[in-house]
This record gives sequence, C-alpha cells and structure tokens, in this order.
Amino acid sequence: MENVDRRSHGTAHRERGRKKGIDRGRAPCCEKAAGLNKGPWKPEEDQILVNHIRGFGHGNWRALPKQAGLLRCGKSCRLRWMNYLRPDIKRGNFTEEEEETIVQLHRKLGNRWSAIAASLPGRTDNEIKNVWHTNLKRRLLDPNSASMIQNMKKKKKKSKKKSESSNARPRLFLEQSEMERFWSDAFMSMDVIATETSPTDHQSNSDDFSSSTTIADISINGDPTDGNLLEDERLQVAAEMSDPFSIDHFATIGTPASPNHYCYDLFNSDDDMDFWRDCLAYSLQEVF
DNA sequence: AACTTTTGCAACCGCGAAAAA
DNA sequence: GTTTTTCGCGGTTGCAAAAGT
Repeated sequence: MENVDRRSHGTAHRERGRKKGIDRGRAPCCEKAAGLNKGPWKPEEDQILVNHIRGFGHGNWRALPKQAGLLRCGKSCRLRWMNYLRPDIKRGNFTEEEEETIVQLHRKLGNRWSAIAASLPGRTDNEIKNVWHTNLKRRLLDPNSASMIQNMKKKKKKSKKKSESSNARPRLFLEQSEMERFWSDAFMSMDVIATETSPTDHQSNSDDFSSSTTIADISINGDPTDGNLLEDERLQVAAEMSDPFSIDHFATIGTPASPNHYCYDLFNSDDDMDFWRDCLAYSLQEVF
C-alpha cells in the first residue's frame, strides 16, 4: 500500500505545532518510527498482544505496543484486538437471522456499521461491512440478482465483442406509449397496490434511505448527468426490478398511477437496449 | 494443467469528535 | 480557552484463495 505521501491528521497538526516552536498536548500516537511491522499479523504477535491485554488491559493503545514489546503501532494493535482477537468474537458464517438483522438495520441506519454491530453480539463493524459489500448488498435487491447480474455482465461483454467484430445492431428504443402500457400491465398483473407509499412520501423520508441508492434517489436527487446512469447504478436498478415483494420497490419505481415515471429515462437512455430488455425479461420470468 | 478473473476479507488510511495537557 | 493527541469510524486497498476459461 502506498503511504509515503499520506500523512495522518495528527501528524499534520503536530508538524504545524513544531514549526511554531510549540510542543504542547499529549505525546504523539503512532510516530512513524522505522522498523514497525505492517500487514498481516503473525501468530507470535497475536500471542503477545493477547497475553498483554489479559494481564494489563488496554487502557492506552498508544503505550501498549511498547509495554508489550510489539513492533506495531497502537492503532494496529487496537484493530487487531477489536476485530480478531477479542474473546467474545463470534466465528463462522452469518446466520439467516443475523443477515436479516443487518439488512433491516442498514435500511434504517445506513452505513453506520458500528451502530449495526451493536445489535449483533460478537460481530464486528468491519465484518458486517465486509458481509454487506460482498453478499447482502446484492441479495437485498433480489435473491437471484447476484447470479443475474453476473449473467447479464457476461452476456453484455459477449454481445459487445460480437458487435465490435460485425456491424453494430441498430438500437431498440421503446415508444413512450409502449413503455406506459408495459408498466401499467406489469403492475396490474401483480395485483399489488402500492398507494400507501408514494414517491413523494419516499422523498420526504429520504433521510431514512440516505445511503441506499434507489431508482428514486438516482432520478430525483443524484444524477448530475440527468438520466445517464453509471454501469453499477443500472445493474442495481435492474436488480431492484426483480424484487417486487418489497414495498420499497414500488415506492422507488413508482405507483400504478405513474408506473413509468422513473423508468422511462432508463430504458430510453442512450445505451444498450438489448441489455435492458434482457434484464427485464429475466425479472418478469422470475416474477410472473 | 495453466492461466486469468473474481471474490472474500484483514488491514490500512484519513477524518471528525472527544479527551487530555 | 487553546492546542494537540487519542479513539473510533467508515471507506478503501491489496493479496490469497476460489472459480472460471
């Protein structure tokens, strides 16, 4: 990792103080002393840290490595203990219940991992954050979306290659009326009324959803390019569309009264329409 | 079997708030 | 009251292992 030019917040403060001839306050935390170990911890280091904390506790992380005889900075020791060595850390895969809790809390709290971790005894914020980014983010959108997105990406890649080698196919755009009909049919046949949560309601409660990007967020709040979504955003939208059993889904896509409000631009953006059609076809196949 | 790409996760970094000198 | 450090947090990175070609 590159850290030559990166200076910690504290170091910058200290240097300014020194330039002025001032050296007040506490001693520095992690002086960039040469010879400090970095990277993965060795079992011997773990043992030393555990033994020391068992014997003396960890009142002062800065002083700890020196007292324990470790060639690590205090910050590194703290992290290792908190995320890995603490005796109350729970090992193994997350249970269904734990994952469900994370999903629920994330919906409420956003990326406040430590707050989420407080409700999951034995799990660390770092671990929860990792699980979220590697698993739940996708699965939240749709249980099948992980594989779907994978397939879509592959398919898109292949078709791109193909179109590069031959003449590119003409783009397919849906007419506005066609689009409107499609969405209203889709919502009707699902036999679900989503009037309780209108897009306006959603907007007014947007704080609750601040960190989860939704179609509404993209359309209303976020996109400076006015409808030209990034690859990841489009994939996310595609995944959202295949999760019709969540009320948020309807709130973010639109209501039966204006079903295509947010989606029209997506489908008519200057991008691969066959890709979108594939996503849609997949969703419908799963849903109906 | 060899090579490439993707995934999972531990550890790092900078920052803001709180605490200490 | 001011200055500086410490702590804790969330975002990001890098690498080993697994999966895919």
